[in-house]
Amino acid sequence: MSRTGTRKIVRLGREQRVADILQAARDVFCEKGYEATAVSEIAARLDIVEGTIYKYFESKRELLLKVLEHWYEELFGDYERDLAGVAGARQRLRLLVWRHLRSVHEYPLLCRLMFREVRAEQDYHGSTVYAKNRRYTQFLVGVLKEGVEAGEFRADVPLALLRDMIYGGIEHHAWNFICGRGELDVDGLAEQITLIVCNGIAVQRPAADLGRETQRLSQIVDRMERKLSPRSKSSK
Amino acid sequence: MSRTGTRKIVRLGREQRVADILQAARDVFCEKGYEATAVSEIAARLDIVEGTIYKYFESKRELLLKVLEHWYEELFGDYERDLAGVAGARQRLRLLVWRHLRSVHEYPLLCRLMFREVRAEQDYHGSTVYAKNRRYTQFLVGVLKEGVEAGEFRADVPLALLRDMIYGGIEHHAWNFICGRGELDVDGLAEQITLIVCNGIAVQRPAADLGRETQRLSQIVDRMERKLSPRSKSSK
DNA sequence: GTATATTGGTGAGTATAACTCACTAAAAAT
DNA sequence: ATTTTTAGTGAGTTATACTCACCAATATAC
Repeated sequence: MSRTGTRKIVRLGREQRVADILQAARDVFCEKGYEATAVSEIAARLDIVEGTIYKYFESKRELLLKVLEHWYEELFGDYERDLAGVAGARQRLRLLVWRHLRSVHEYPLLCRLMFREVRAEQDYHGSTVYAKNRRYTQFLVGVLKEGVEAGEFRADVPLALLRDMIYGGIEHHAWNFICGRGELDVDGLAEQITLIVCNGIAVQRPAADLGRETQRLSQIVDRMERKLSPRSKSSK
Repeated sequence: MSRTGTRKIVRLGREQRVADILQAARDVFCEKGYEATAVSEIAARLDIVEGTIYKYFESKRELLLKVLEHWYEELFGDYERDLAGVAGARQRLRLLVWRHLRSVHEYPLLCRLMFREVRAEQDYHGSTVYAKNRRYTQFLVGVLKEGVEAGEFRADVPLALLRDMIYGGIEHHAWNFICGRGELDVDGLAEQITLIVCNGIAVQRPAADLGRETQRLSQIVDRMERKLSPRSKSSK
């Protein structure tokens, strides 16, 4: 409450001030959402004036993008390390799905900003956040590609579409949780998504056809058996 | 250009005026996006004043929601009719995916409004557009359910997740097109999505094994049959 | 045909928030 | 001690969603 009366003006170095603004902005953006955030409130939390923020950031929007950039940097840390410990395309796929879900579970508010405010705007395409996000999703495409090369996955699947179905599906499914309604079953979902993606939902038709063939064979065998041993009345 | 000098004031009935405003709003929202649209511009196109719009709509946002509501009404028309002509869960699924993609292809700007401005906001949940959207996606869930009951689809798949992967996937994949970059291959995508959803991406190991075993059985039976009835040359 | 009620439409406001800029003062360089 | 650099200020400007007291065209009552 140092806004009353004469305030002590604190002068910080550029780096420190920028870091402080980013942190305060992240807090307020998460609490109120982008639109509902007033730049003046970010300033108030740091006990500075609105104009100071515009000394370091061109616009409210640039500030948002920088906040998200910093967050992405945090996320990348141990992706490669985690992946290195898991073998088999299917298991590696599940790990990535699981990690993504876990990030959503841990940072729903930042995800909301990313999905809602950043990714949907014109200026996203070509931004630094865009580049970082591509790098992030490339992990998944890489794993899928490995799977194809190893013969675990079909080669005729368009990987970009698959990527979109996974990330888009998670986003859609998690939206309620992100908006503060309901829970998010990270483990269960990771399992189910992996299952759907790998095995599909169709009852195995070829197997069913094989079933018919087996039936045909059984009937023939039965007929043959009856001919060979007319005394027995064996039937199914 | 009737904004200069003395204007002829045109008085319309409530219904007509509301319809006109909705149409003009739809145009401007599509052209400029929601944020960038000034209510005064919508008014200008109808040669009326801003306040008139607020006589019929409480806020800019309500206007947006009403615009989208009307659009949804247009879309519903022949969904049931189209579906009635197609049999088999898989084909019906593909039809719905295809129809959805076609809507995106035809109305990218309205989709953009729906995805970006409407669905992501707090007030969406519980709105009329929300209800209409649920009704829309229920077609898909219904088809999936039919497929499960008919034994075409596995029964252990969470349908809501599947629905989200399909709609979320399409949305993600179409986003570039929606933003005016690149094309959208409606037919190809419908085919591929149906394929992934139904068959997954894993190479069918179990089926292959059964196939080999059945083949072995077939050969034995054929050999035995030839021994029993040496005159006939029946074989597959 | 005139008076009255109803309602479509106006335009001058208000409020808020992003962004600007001329300026001040603290620190650093000379 | 003087000059230069730069962190920070606060009073603007602008844009736009939204309000409201009032006006006027049409329908209704007499």
